[in-house]
Amino acid sequence: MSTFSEHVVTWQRQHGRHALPWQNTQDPYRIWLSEIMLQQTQVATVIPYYERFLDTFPTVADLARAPAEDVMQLWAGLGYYTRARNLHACAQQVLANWGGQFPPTAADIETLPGIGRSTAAAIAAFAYGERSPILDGNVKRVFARHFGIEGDPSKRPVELIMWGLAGENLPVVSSTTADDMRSYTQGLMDLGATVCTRGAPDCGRCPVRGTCVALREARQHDLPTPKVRKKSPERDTGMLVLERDGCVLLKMRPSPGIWGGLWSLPEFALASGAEAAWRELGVKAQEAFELPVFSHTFTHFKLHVTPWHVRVDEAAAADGAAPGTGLDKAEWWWMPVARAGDAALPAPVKKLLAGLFVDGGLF
DNA sequence: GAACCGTGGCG
DNA sequence: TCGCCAAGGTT
Repeated sequence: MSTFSEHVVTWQRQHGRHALPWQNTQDPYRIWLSEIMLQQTQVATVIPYYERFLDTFPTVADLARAPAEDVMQLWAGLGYYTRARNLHACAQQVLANWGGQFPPTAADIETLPGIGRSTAAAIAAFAYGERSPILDGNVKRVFARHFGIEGDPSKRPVELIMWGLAGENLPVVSSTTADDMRSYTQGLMDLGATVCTRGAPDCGRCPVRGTCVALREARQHDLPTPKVRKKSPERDTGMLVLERDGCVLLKMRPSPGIWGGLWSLPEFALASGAEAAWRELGVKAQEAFELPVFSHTFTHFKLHVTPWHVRVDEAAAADGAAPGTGLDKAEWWWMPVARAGDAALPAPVKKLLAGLFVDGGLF
């Protein structure tokens, strides 16, 4: 009679994923980078970001010494920008406090910024073969079904039960190798990602179907218990696309906050109007167009944006009242339109500018 | 404990 | 179009 973990380990070696860019390495830096990028983010989305990141910052020291702006630029579009700031801070701590080597245990890894219990365990398992349990979205779904756990897994009591299961079902101490821990940890993730999926679990291919409560009771589609969602609020805002001499005015977003650390378009309250907004910036408009409203859905609210495209009067700029001259260099940037593709901009803003300046054309 | 933090893919 | 949510962590 094989245990849960033995089935998972054997299955992973035969049927799991083995060719992802962050596999087949035991370099903690590469593993850590992948784990941070993969937080709440799907594999296919991460891959190109991961490759670009490693090309630019091959080692943790390269990342630690890089300007924050470069890190944000490479992260732009991936979302959850606190991850990027923590990533940078973490690299600097590894250099300053750990001699450039990642800490040797999950407990020590967890003291670093942006790394919680599950991510620390995953890094320690993949890099060192440490026997430490993970509990991510995939594992919660597998456990909820296999052990028949009721209740929203994001709620504390249910999560505690699952952490208990995660610890109890690790490969046994006496006969577990470092490589068993790598295969087991990867196997849990692979199981959730490729077999025990949310919509269409493929129970016929599951290595632990023989002991699965949900399968036995035909409750695969009732577990895990879905979380009750409040309907998200909606907000409206205006954005200015101020264009002067092939450049667009951007403002640094405060962090923490939505899009913190990214460059975005200046916003204004729709109630006060667009004209008041550009006047406040010391700008005289030559032409101004209201553009179609576009919407962007975040996890917890929906944003409706009314953009205004404003061409700034060059004459006004020449007579000493140049727009933007009184603006703080750290917070404001006249960005050449051609750089919109590369700069650290939120995805919807990048999309708006791309549509506005097709082929670098102005208006 | 609950709110907050992005984006893209999917049915 | 719309709701759901994916290798979670921080405040």
